[in-house]
Amino acid sequence: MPLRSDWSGDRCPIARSLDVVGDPWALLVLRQALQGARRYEDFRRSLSVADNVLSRRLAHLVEAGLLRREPYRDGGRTRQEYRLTEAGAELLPVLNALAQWGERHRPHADPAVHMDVVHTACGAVTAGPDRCTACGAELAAGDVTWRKSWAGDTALVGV
Amino acid sequence: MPLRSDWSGDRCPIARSLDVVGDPWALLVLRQALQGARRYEDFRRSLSVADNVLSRRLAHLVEAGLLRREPYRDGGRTRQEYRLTEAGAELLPVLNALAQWGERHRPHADPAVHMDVVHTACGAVTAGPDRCTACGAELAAGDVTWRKSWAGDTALVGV
DNA sequence: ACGGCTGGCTTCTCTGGAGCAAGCCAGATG
DNA sequence: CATCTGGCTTGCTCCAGAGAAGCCAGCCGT
Repeated sequence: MPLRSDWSGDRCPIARSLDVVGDPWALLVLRQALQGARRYEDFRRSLSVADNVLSRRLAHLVEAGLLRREPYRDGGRTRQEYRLTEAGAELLPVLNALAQWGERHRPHADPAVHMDVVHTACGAVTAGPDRCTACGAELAAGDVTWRKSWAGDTALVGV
Repeated sequence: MPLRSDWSGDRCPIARSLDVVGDPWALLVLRQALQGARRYEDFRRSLSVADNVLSRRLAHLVEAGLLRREPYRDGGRTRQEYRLTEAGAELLPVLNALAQWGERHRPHADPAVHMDVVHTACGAVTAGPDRCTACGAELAAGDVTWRKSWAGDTALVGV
């Protein structure tokens, strides 16, 4: 009797996806990874997440193939950083769709607070999660900027 | 010290969305609602979900405005059914994106098991979550059919 | 050389939701 | 009158999240 259901073998692809990313922390970690977070501390600080939760989440996402561990040199030591895999980066449409839905249906208390999905090449705000509604180009992680009214724009990083 | 973080006031719209739907059961309930489930028993049977979990989820989704309770006559009794609101139906791009990602990155053990997102009007399989990649039409819930290799197609219902 | 700092974790306690099973209530049905 | 059915609620156990503390390795200032 597991704590949580296992949908990894479900016939519905939505259920199989949710088995991996049907958890707020998983998607928030991926959101940060798309915005350039790589190191444990990057994630911890930007997400205010408890350490045990973060290390478990990272391990799960690595095991699921959405992130990959890469060693890097920190002075005399070898540490690990977490980079998006292609599978991880291709969750961008899911995150964009959530962002666009949230902007529309869960507005912030302060009406000046917004985040737009911008197609970097043409500079237009797009309402489509995977394709620019202005110029029609397909949107991969490297082509998108999240424009935030409360902070600098963030150009997303691909694999 | 809540059990789970509260992102309802977060500046990032992704976090605000996840505050409502960042939970596998919430999205699975909405998936069933799009496929026509309305009554408690519909959800319970199709999701194999525990009763306490289902009743709490339904109550949360009603409170969040993604579902709405409507009375209906069942013989001599008045019962409640759960219908999608516009906000709930507009999560379709999120579910489509998850379905398309799952088809690509979490294939079923049996390679014959697939689910495609079909634009009902033109009959084409679309790779876009919110817009038909074949004819370019925007996809609302009433325009989409989920074609399942293991069962009949399901035409989704709008509000 | 020694104490403190930093990054990346692991371990501890506490609490409440998930999974499961059982119970409950009202109307229909036999 | 008894059973069935739909729509829940209640009780149990167990584990994941929240939060705080601890730990280890290397650099850093004195």
